[in-house]
Amino acid sequence: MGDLSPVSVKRLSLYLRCLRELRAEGVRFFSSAGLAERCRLNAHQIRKDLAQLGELGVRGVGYEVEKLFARLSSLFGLDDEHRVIILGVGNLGTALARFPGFQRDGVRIVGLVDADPAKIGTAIGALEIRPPSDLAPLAQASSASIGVLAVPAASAQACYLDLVACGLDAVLNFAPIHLEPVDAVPVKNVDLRFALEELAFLAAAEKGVGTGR
Amino acid sequence: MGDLSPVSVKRLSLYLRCLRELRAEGVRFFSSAGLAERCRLNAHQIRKDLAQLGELGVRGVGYEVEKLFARLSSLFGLDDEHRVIILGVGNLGTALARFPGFQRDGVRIVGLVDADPAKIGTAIGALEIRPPSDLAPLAQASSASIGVLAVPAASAQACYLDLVACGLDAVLNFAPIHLEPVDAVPVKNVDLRFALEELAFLAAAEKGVGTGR
DNA sequence: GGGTGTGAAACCTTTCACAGCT
DNA sequence: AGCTGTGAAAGGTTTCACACCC
Repeated sequence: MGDLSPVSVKRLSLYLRCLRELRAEGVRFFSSAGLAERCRLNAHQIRKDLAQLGELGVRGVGYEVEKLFARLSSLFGLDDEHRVIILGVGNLGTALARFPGFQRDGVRIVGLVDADPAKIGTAIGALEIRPPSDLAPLAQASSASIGVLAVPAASAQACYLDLVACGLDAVLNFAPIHLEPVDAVPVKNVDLRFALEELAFLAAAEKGVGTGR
Repeated sequence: MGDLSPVSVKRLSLYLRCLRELRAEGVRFFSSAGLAERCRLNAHQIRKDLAQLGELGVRGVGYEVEKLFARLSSLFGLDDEHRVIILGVGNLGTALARFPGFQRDGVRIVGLVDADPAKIGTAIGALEIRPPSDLAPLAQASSASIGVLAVPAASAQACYLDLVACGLDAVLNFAPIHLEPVDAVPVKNVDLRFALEELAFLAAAEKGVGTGR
Protein backbone atom coordinates (compact mmCIF):
# COMPACT_ATOMS: atom_id res chain seq x y z
CA MET A 1 0.00 0.00 0.00
CA GLY A 2 1.44 3.34 -1.01
CA ASP A 3 1.67 6.18 1.44
CA LEU A 4 -1.22 8.56 1.70
CA SER A 5 -0.65 12.03 0.32
CA PRO A 6 -1.23 14.98 2.66
CA VAL A 7 -4.10 16.23 0.52
CA SER A 8 -5.68 12.81 0.71
CA VAL A 9 -5.30 12.79 4.50
CA LYS A 10 -7.05 16.13 4.67
CA ARG A 11 -10.01 14.76 2.76
CA LEU A 12 -10.12 11.61 4.87
CA SER A 13 -10.39 13.84 7.90
CA LEU A 14 -13.35 15.54 6.24
CA TYR A 15 -14.98 12.16 5.57
CA LEU A 16 -14.54 11.29 9.22
CA ARG A 17 -16.40 14.41 10.20
CA CYS A 18 -19.24 13.50 7.86
CA LEU A 19 -19.31 9.98 9.26
CA ARG A 20 -19.78 11.40 12.75
CA GLU A 21 -22.80 13.26 11.44
CA LEU A 22 -24.16 10.17 9.72
CA ARG A 23 -23.65 8.12 12.88
CA ALA A 24 -25.46 10.75 14.93
CA GLU A 25 -28.31 10.61 12.43
CA GLY A 26 -28.51 6.87 12.74
CA VAL A 27 -27.60 6.19 9.11
CA ARG A 28 -26.06 2.73 8.57
CA PHE A 29 -25.10 2.66 4.89
CA PHE A 30 -24.23 5.28 2.35
CA SER A 31 -22.85 5.56 -1.19
CA SER A 32 -19.88 7.53 -2.44
CA ALA A 33 -22.32 9.76 -4.33
CA GLY A 34 -24.23 10.50 -1.15
CA LEU A 35 -21.09 11.39 0.74
CA ALA A 36 -19.94 13.48 -2.20
CA GLU A 37 -23.02 15.62 -1.98
CA ARG A 38 -22.62 16.04 1.76
CA CYS A 39 -19.03 17.23 1.61
CA ARG A 40 -19.08 18.84 -1.85
CA LEU A 41 -16.51 16.71 -3.55
CA ASN A 42 -16.98 14.31 -6.39
CA ALA A 43 -17.75 10.64 -5.92
CA HIS A 44 -14.75 9.49 -7.99
CA GLN A 45 -12.33 11.12 -5.62
CA ILE A 46 -14.00 9.70 -2.55
CA ARG A 47 -13.85 6.19 -3.95
CA LYS A 48 -10.18 6.65 -4.84
CA ASP A 49 -9.37 7.90 -1.37
CA LEU A 50 -11.25 5.12 0.37
CA ALA A 51 -9.95 2.40 -1.92
CA GLN A 52 -6.44 3.21 -0.74
CA LEU A 53 -7.41 1.98 2.72
CA GLY A 54 -8.48 -1.44 1.51
CA GLU A 55 -11.74 -2.87 0.20
CA LEU A 56 -14.09 -1.13 2.58
CA GLY A 57 -17.17 -0.91 0.42
CA VAL A 58 -19.54 -3.48 -1.00
CA ARG A 59 -20.18 -3.31 -4.74
CA GLY A 60 -23.74 -2.59 -5.59
CA VAL A 61 -24.47 -1.56 -2.01
CA GLY A 62 -22.11 1.10 -0.70
CA TYR A 63 -20.16 1.64 2.51
CA GLU A 64 -21.11 0.71 6.04
CA VAL A 65 -20.95 3.73 8.36
CA GLU A 66 -19.60 1.88 11.40
CA LYS A 67 -16.99 -0.06 9.47
CA LEU A 68 -15.58 2.98 7.73
CA PHE A 69 -15.77 5.05 10.88
CA ALA A 70 -13.72 2.43 12.71
CA ARG A 71 -11.17 2.28 9.89
CA LEU A 72 -10.70 6.05 9.74
CA SER A 73 -10.60 6.41 13.51
CA SER A 74 -7.84 3.85 13.69
CA LEU A 75 -6.03 5.49 10.78
CA PHE A 76 -5.93 8.75 12.70
CA GLY A 77 -5.07 6.94 15.90
CA LEU A 78 -8.30 8.26 17.38
CA ASP A 79 -9.59 5.03 18.90
CA ASP A 80 -6.72 5.22 21.33
CA GLU A 81 -7.18 8.74 22.62
CA HIS A 82 -4.63 11.40 21.71
CA ARG A 83 -3.55 13.39 24.73
CA VAL A 84 -2.68 17.00 24.07
CA ILE A 85 -0.58 19.50 25.99
CA ILE A 86 -0.93 23.19 25.24
CA LEU A 87 2.06 25.46 25.73
CA GLY A 88 1.20 29.11 26.07
CA VAL A 89 -2.13 30.01 27.63
CA GLY A 90 -2.65 33.49 26.24
CA ASN A 91 -5.77 34.40 24.31
CA LEU A 92 -5.10 31.84 21.63
CA GLY A 93 -4.10 29.09 24.03
CA THR A 94 -7.24 29.74 26.05
CA ALA A 95 -9.37 29.67 22.91
CA LEU A 96 -7.85 26.32 21.94
CA ALA A 97 -8.29 24.92 25.45
CA ARG A 98 -11.98 25.78 25.30
CA PHE A 99 -12.49 24.81 21.67
CA PRO A 100 -14.95 21.88 21.66
CA GLY A 101 -13.14 20.24 18.73
CA PHE A 102 -10.08 19.79 20.94
CA GLN A 103 -11.97 17.85 23.58
CA ARG A 104 -13.89 15.29 21.60
CA ASP A 105 -13.73 12.16 19.54
CA GLY A 106 -10.36 10.78 20.45
CA VAL A 107 -8.69 14.01 21.51
CA ARG A 108 -8.26 15.21 25.07
CA ILE A 109 -6.31 18.10 26.48
CA VAL A 110 -4.36 16.86 29.47
CA GLY A 111 -2.12 19.79 30.28
CA LEU A 112 -1.74 23.56 30.14
CA VAL A 113 1.67 25.16 30.58
CA ASP A 114 2.57 28.82 30.76
CA ALA A 115 5.60 30.71 32.03
CA ASP A 116 3.62 33.67 33.39
CA PRO A 117 3.63 33.43 37.22
CA ALA A 118 0.34 35.30 37.34
CA LYS A 119 -1.34 32.50 35.39
CA ILE A 120 0.23 29.52 37.10
CA GLY A 121 -2.21 27.91 39.48
CA THR A 122 -5.28 29.38 37.80
CA ALA A 123 -7.45 27.02 35.82
CA ILE A 124 -9.35 26.76 32.56
CA GLY A 125 -12.25 24.41 32.99
CA ALA A 126 -10.92 21.60 35.14
CA LEU A 127 -7.29 22.05 34.08
CA GLU A 128 -4.78 23.93 36.12
CA ILE A 129 -2.07 25.98 34.43
CA ARG A 130 1.39 24.64 35.31
CA PRO A 131 4.87 26.14 35.08
CA PRO A 132 7.29 25.04 32.31
CA SER A 133 9.27 23.03 34.85
CA ASP A 134 6.28 20.70 35.17
CA LEU A 135 6.19 19.98 31.46
CA ALA A 136 8.35 16.86 31.40
CA PRO A 137 6.68 15.06 34.35
CA LEU A 138 3.27 16.10 33.05
CA ALA A 139 4.00 14.71 29.60
CA GLN A 140 5.24 11.47 31.06
CA ALA A 141 2.46 11.00 33.58
CA SER A 142 -0.25 11.64 31.01
CA SER A 143 1.57 9.89 28.14
CA ALA A 144 0.76 12.85 25.92
CA SER A 145 1.33 12.45 22.19
CA ILE A 146 0.65 15.90 20.75
CA GLY A 147 1.94 19.31 21.75
CA VAL A 148 0.30 22.58 20.76
CA LEU A 149 2.39 25.74 20.64
CA ALA A 150 0.50 28.96 21.29
CA VAL A 151 3.53 30.91 22.47
CA PRO A 152 5.16 34.04 21.01
CA ALA A 153 7.26 33.52 17.91
CA ALA A 154 10.46 34.28 19.78
CA SER A 155 10.14 31.32 22.12
CA ALA A 156 8.49 28.87 19.72
CA GLN A 157 11.62 27.05 18.55
CA ALA A 158 12.86 26.56 22.12
CA CYS A 159 9.45 25.33 23.25
CA TYR A 160 9.33 22.94 20.32
CA LEU A 161 12.65 21.47 21.38
CA ASP A 162 11.30 21.09 24.91
CA LEU A 163 8.32 19.18 23.57
CA VAL A 164 10.60 16.96 21.49
CA ALA A 165 12.70 16.28 24.58
CA CYS A 166 9.54 15.15 26.39
CA GLY A 167 8.99 12.50 23.76
CA LEU A 168 5.86 13.86 22.09
CA ASP A 169 5.02 12.47 18.65
CA ALA A 170 3.91 15.62 16.82
CA VAL A 171 3.54 19.35 17.32
CA LEU A 172 0.95 21.85 16.13
CA ASN A 173 2.48 25.32 15.92
CA PHE A 174 0.48 28.54 15.92
CA ALA A 175 3.44 30.87 16.35
CA PRO A 176 4.07 32.87 13.16
CA ILE A 177 7.45 31.31 12.51
CA HIS A 178 8.55 28.29 10.54
CA LEU A 179 9.77 25.56 12.88
CA GLU A 180 12.47 23.26 11.63
CA PRO A 181 11.51 19.65 12.38
CA VAL A 182 14.04 17.65 14.35
CA ASP A 183 14.31 13.99 15.33
CA ALA A 184 11.44 13.01 13.06
CA VAL A 185 8.91 14.84 15.24
CA PRO A 186 6.62 16.34 12.62
CA VAL A 187 5.40 19.91 12.94
CA LYS A 188 2.33 21.39 11.40
CA ASN A 189 2.56 25.14 11.16
CA VAL A 190 -0.77 26.97 11.21
CA ASP A 191 -0.08 30.57 10.35
CA LEU A 192 -3.16 32.71 10.73
CA ARG A 193 -1.55 35.60 8.91
CA PHE A 194 -1.04 33.37 5.85
CA ALA A 195 -4.73 32.55 5.80
CA LEU A 196 -5.54 36.23 5.96
CA GLU A 197 -3.13 37.07 3.16
CA GLU A 198 -4.53 34.38 0.92
CA LEU A 199 -7.87 35.98 1.48
CA ALA A 200 -6.51 39.45 0.88
CA PHE A 201 -5.35 38.16 -2.47
CA LEU A 202 -8.81 36.87 -3.32
CA ALA A 203 -10.37 40.12 -2.18
CA ALA A 204 -7.90 42.11 -4.26
CA ALA A 205 -8.47 39.83 -7.25
CA GLU A 206 -12.22 40.50 -6.98
CA LYS A 207 -11.46 44.11 -7.62
CA GLY A 208 -8.83 43.45 -10.27
CA VAL A 209 -6.12 45.08 -8.17
CA GLY A 210 -2.49 44.20 -8.62
CA THR A 211 -3.08 41.56 -11.24
CA GLY A 212 -1.96 43.80 -14.05
CA ARG A 213 -5.32 43.54 -15.77
CA MET B 1 -0.81 35.95 -17.83
CA GLY B 2 -2.45 32.84 -16.48
CA ASP B 3 -4.19 32.84 -13.13
CA LEU B 4 -2.15 32.05 -10.08
CA SER B 5 -2.85 28.71 -8.46
CA PRO B 6 -3.79 28.70 -4.76
CA VAL B 7 -0.65 26.79 -3.85
CA SER B 8 1.40 29.40 -5.68
CA VAL B 9 -0.37 32.20 -3.82
CA LYS B 10 0.47 30.50 -0.53
CA ARG B 11 4.15 30.46 -1.44
CA LEU B 12 4.08 34.07 -2.62
CA SER B 13 2.72 34.98 0.79
CA LEU B 14 5.68 33.19 2.32
CA TYR B 15 8.08 35.11 0.09
CA LEU B 16 6.47 38.33 1.22
CA ARG B 17 7.16 37.42 4.82
CA CYS B 18 10.80 36.75 3.98
CA LEU B 19 11.02 40.04 2.13
CA ARG B 20 9.84 41.85 5.24
CA GLU B 21 12.68 40.23 7.12
CA LEU B 22 15.19 41.12 4.42
CA ARG B 23 13.94 44.70 4.38
CA ALA B 24 14.27 44.90 8.14
CA GLU B 25 17.82 43.62 7.82
CA GLY B 26 18.64 46.28 5.26
CA VAL B 27 19.32 43.81 2.44
CA ARG B 28 18.81 45.31 -1.04
CA PHE B 29 19.36 42.41 -3.43
CA PHE B 30 19.02 38.66 -3.18
CA SER B 31 19.07 35.58 -5.40
CA SER B 32 16.48 32.86 -5.76
CA ALA B 33 18.96 30.46 -4.15
CA GLY B 34 19.33 32.74 -1.14
CA LEU B 35 15.59 33.05 -0.70
CA ALA B 36 15.25 29.30 -1.16
CA GLU B 37 17.53 28.65 1.77
CA ARG B 38 15.66 31.12 3.93
CA CYS B 39 12.25 29.64 3.33
CA ARG B 40 13.28 26.04 2.70
CA LEU B 41 12.03 25.65 -0.82
CA ASN B 42 14.02 25.09 -3.96
CA ALA B 43 15.25 27.90 -6.14
CA HIS B 44 13.56 26.56 -9.29
CA GLN B 45 10.16 26.88 -7.74
CA ILE B 46 10.79 30.38 -6.50
CA ARG B 47 11.88 31.52 -9.94
CA LYS B 48 8.82 29.90 -11.51
CA ASP B 49 6.52 31.58 -9.03
CA LEU B 50 8.10 35.00 -9.42
CA ALA B 51 8.35 34.75 -13.21
CA GLN B 52 4.56 34.51 -13.33
CA LEU B 53 4.36 38.06 -12.03
CA GLY B 54 6.48 39.51 -14.82
CA GLU B 55 10.19 40.01 -15.32
CA LEU B 56 11.07 41.11 -11.84
CA GLY B 57 14.63 39.88 -11.62
CA VAL B 58 17.82 40.86 -13.38
CA ARG B 59 19.81 38.05 -15.00
CA GLY B 60 23.18 37.57 -13.44
CA VAL B 61 22.26 39.81 -10.52
CA GLY B 62 19.09 38.66 -8.76
CA TYR B 63 16.02 40.38 -7.40
CA GLU B 64 15.72 43.79 -5.82
CA VAL B 65 14.07 43.59 -2.40
CA GLU B 66 12.09 46.82 -2.68
CA LYS B 67 10.85 46.13 -6.17
CA LEU B 68 9.63 42.63 -5.38
CA PHE B 69 8.20 43.75 -2.08
CA ALA B 70 6.16 46.41 -3.86
CA ARG B 71 4.97 43.94 -6.48
CA LEU B 72 3.85 41.36 -3.93
CA SER B 73 2.24 43.95 -1.68
CA SER B 74 0.19 45.21 -4.57
CA LEU B 75 -0.65 41.66 -5.61
CA PHE B 76 -2.14 41.01 -2.18
CA GLY B 77 -3.78 44.41 -2.17
CA LEU B 78 -1.69 45.29 0.88
CA ASP B 79 -0.48 48.70 -0.22
CA ASP B 80 -4.05 49.90 0.08
CA GLU B 81 -4.85 48.72 3.59
CA HIS B 82 -7.32 45.87 4.09
CA ARG B 83 -9.85 46.68 6.77
CA VAL B 84 -11.08 43.75 8.78
CA ILE B 85 -14.20 43.23 10.87
CA ILE B 86 -14.32 40.41 13.39
CA LEU B 87 -17.65 38.79 14.20
CA GLY B 88 -17.71 36.92 17.47
CA VAL B 89 -15.48 38.15 20.28
CA GLY B 90 -15.15 35.00 22.36
CA ASN B 91 -11.77 33.55 23.22
CA LEU B 92 -10.83 33.02 19.61
CA GLY B 93 -12.13 36.38 18.41
CA THR B 94 -10.21 38.09 21.20
CA ALA B 95 -7.07 36.16 20.30
CA LEU B 96 -7.42 37.25 16.67
CA ALA B 97 -8.11 40.86 17.65
CA ARG B 98 -4.88 40.89 19.64
CA PHE B 99 -2.83 38.85 17.18
CA PRO B 100 -0.05 41.14 15.91
CA GLY B 101 -0.23 39.63 12.42
CA PHE B 102 -3.77 41.00 12.08
CA GLN B 103 -2.70 44.58 12.78
CA ARG B 104 0.31 45.05 10.55
CA ASP B 105 1.60 45.45 7.04
CA GLY B 106 -1.54 46.38 5.19
CA VAL B 107 -4.10 44.84 7.52
CA ARG B 108 -6.10 46.67 10.14
CA ILE B 109 -8.96 45.55 12.32
CA VAL B 110 -11.63 48.21 12.21
CA GLY B 111 -14.53 46.57 13.97
CA LEU B 112 -15.55 44.01 16.58
CA VAL B 113 -19.10 42.71 16.68
CA ASP B 114 -20.71 40.37 19.19
CA ALA B 115 -24.29 39.56 20.12
CA ASP B 116 -23.61 39.10 23.83
CA PRO B 117 -25.05 42.13 25.68
CA ALA B 118 -22.48 41.67 28.44
CA LYS B 119 -19.67 42.27 25.95
CA ILE B 120 -21.16 45.15 24.01
CA GLY B 121 -19.58 48.42 25.00
CA THR B 122 -16.46 46.81 26.41
CA ALA B 123 -13.27 47.22 24.41
CA ILE B 124 -10.25 45.27 23.22
CA GLY B 125 -7.35 47.61 22.82
CA ALA B 126 -8.83 50.75 21.32
CA LEU B 127 -11.76 48.99 19.69
CA GLU B 128 -15.19 48.87 21.23
CA ILE B 129 -17.38 45.80 20.80
CA ARG B 130 -20.57 46.66 18.93
CA PRO B 131 -23.92 44.88 18.57
CA PRO B 132 -24.82 43.04 15.34
CA SER B 133 -27.20 45.84 14.40
CA ASP B 134 -24.18 48.11 13.99
CA LEU B 135 -22.51 45.79 11.50
CA ALA B 136 -23.84 47.30 8.29
CA PRO B 137 -23.13 50.96 9.15
CA LEU B 138 -19.76 49.97 10.57
CA ALA B 139 -18.78 48.11 7.41
CA GLN B 140 -19.86 51.02 5.26
CA ALA B 141 -18.21 53.72 7.33
CA SER B 142 -14.91 51.89 7.50
CA SER B 143 -15.10 50.49 3.95
CA ALA B 144 -14.09 47.09 5.32
CA SER B 145 -13.09 44.45 2.80
CA ILE B 146 -12.59 41.33 4.90
CA GLY B 147 -14.79 39.69 7.50
CA VAL B 148 -13.58 37.18 10.07
CA LEU B 149 -16.03 34.71 11.57
CA ALA B 150 -15.21 33.52 15.08
CA VAL B 151 -18.77 32.62 15.99
CA PRO B 152 -20.30 29.25 16.95
CA ALA B 153 -20.88 26.83 14.10
CA ALA B 154 -24.63 27.16 14.43
CA SER B 155 -24.68 30.86 13.55
CA ALA B 156 -21.79 30.91 11.09
CA GLN B 157 -23.80 30.57 7.87
CA ALA B 158 -26.21 33.35 8.91
CA CYS B 159 -23.32 35.62 9.91
CA TYR B 160 -21.62 34.93 6.60
CA LEU B 161 -24.73 36.05 4.76
CA ASP B 162 -24.82 39.20 6.88
CA LEU B 163 -21.23 39.93 5.88
CA VAL B 164 -22.05 39.34 2.23
CA ALA B 165 -25.01 41.70 2.53
CA CYS B 166 -22.64 44.36 3.88
CA GLY B 167 -20.62 44.18 0.69
CA LEU B 168 -17.43 42.63 2.05
CA ASP B 169 -15.07 41.07 -0.49
CA ALA B 170 -13.97 37.94 1.34
CA VAL B 171 -14.54 36.01 4.57
CA LEU B 172 -12.24 34.03 6.81
CA ASN B 173 -14.20 31.40 8.72
CA PHE B 174 -13.02 29.74 11.92
CA ALA B 175 -16.32 28.05 12.76
CA PRO B 176 -16.03 24.29 12.33
CA ILE B 177 -18.51 24.13 9.50
CA HIS B 178 -18.16 24.34 5.76
CA LEU B 179 -19.64 27.58 4.45
CA GLU B 180 -21.14 27.57 1.02
CA PRO B 181 -19.86 30.60 -0.94
CA VAL B 182 -22.53 32.86 -2.38
CA ASP B 183 -22.45 35.86 -4.71
CA ALA B 184 -18.78 35.32 -5.54
CA VAL B 185 -17.72 36.28 -2.03
CA PRO B 186 -14.92 33.79 -1.40
CA VAL B 187 -14.65 32.01 1.93
CA LYS B 188 -11.56 30.50 3.41
CA ASN B 189 -12.40 27.90 6.02
CA VAL B 190 -9.78 27.43 8.73
CA ASP B 191 -10.74 24.39 10.72
CA LEU B 192 -8.50 23.91 13.72
CA ARG B 193 -9.79 20.42 14.32
CA PHE B 194 -8.65 19.41 10.81
CA ALA B 195 -5.16 20.60 11.59
CA LEU B 196 -5.17 18.56 14.75
CA GLU B 197 -6.42 15.46 12.97
CA GLU B 198 -3.78 15.75 10.28
CA LEU B 199 -1.27 15.82 13.06
CA ALA B 200 -2.91 12.90 14.83
CA PHE B 201 -2.41 10.98 11.62
CA LEU B 202 1.28 11.85 11.53
CA ALA B 203 1.65 10.93 15.18
CA ALA B 204 -0.12 7.64 14.60
CA ALA B 205 2.00 6.96 11.50
CA GLU B 206 5.14 7.47 13.58
CA LYS B 207 4.08 4.55 15.68
CA GLY B 208 2.89 2.49 12.73
CA VAL B 209 -0.68 2.42 14.03
CA GLY B 210 -3.60 1.93 11.70
CA THR B 211 -1.51 1.80 8.56
CA GLY B 212 -1.68 -1.94 8.34
CA ARG B 213 2.10 -2.26 8.57
C1' DG C 1 30.91 33.96 -14.27
C1' DG C 2 26.54 34.26 -12.28
C1' DG C 3 21.67 34.06 -11.94
C1' DT C 4 17.14 34.70 -14.20
C1' DG C 5 13.33 33.18 -17.49
C1' DT C 6 11.38 29.40 -20.08
C1' DG C 7 10.27 25.32 -22.53
C1' DA C 8 10.54 20.23 -21.81
C1' DA C 9 10.49 16.17 -18.69
C1' DA C 10 9.09 13.90 -14.62
C1' DC C 11 5.89 13.48 -11.27
C1' DC C 12 1.61 13.59 -8.91
C1' DT C 13 -3.52 14.38 -8.66
C1' DT C 14 -7.92 14.35 -10.48
C1' DT C 15 -11.23 12.73 -13.70
C1' DC C 16 -13.06 9.31 -16.46
C1' DA C 17 -14.66 4.72 -18.18
C1' DC C 18 -15.70 0.36 -17.29
C1' DA C 19 -14.98 -4.26 -15.38
C1' DG C 20 -16.65 -6.86 -11.53
C1' DC C 21 -19.27 -8.01 -7.56
C1' DT C 22 -24.01 -8.19 -5.04
C1' DA D 1 -29.81 -2.75 -11.86
C1' DG D 2 -26.62 -0.49 -8.71
C1' DC D 3 -22.32 0.92 -6.82
C1' DT D 4 -17.49 -0.06 -5.82
C1' DG D 5 -12.52 -0.78 -7.26
C1' DT D 6 -9.12 0.05 -10.78
C1' DG D 7 -6.45 0.98 -14.79
C1' DA D 8 -6.08 4.60 -18.26
C1' DA D 9 -6.55 9.56 -19.73
C1' DA D 10 -6.36 14.29 -18.65
C1' DG D 11 -4.87 18.00 -16.15
C1' DG D 12 -1.58 20.34 -12.94
C1' DT D 13 2.54 21.03 -10.44
C1' DT D 14 7.39 20.45 -9.64
C1' DT D 15 11.90 19.58 -11.30
C1' DC D 16 15.27 19.99 -14.65
C1' DA D 17 18.30 21.88 -18.43
C1' DC D 18 19.75 25.44 -20.83
C1' DA D 19 19.36 29.74 -23.49
C1' DC D 20 19.87 34.42 -22.43
C1' DC D 21 21.20 38.63 -20.33
C1' DC D 22 24.05 41.44 -16.98
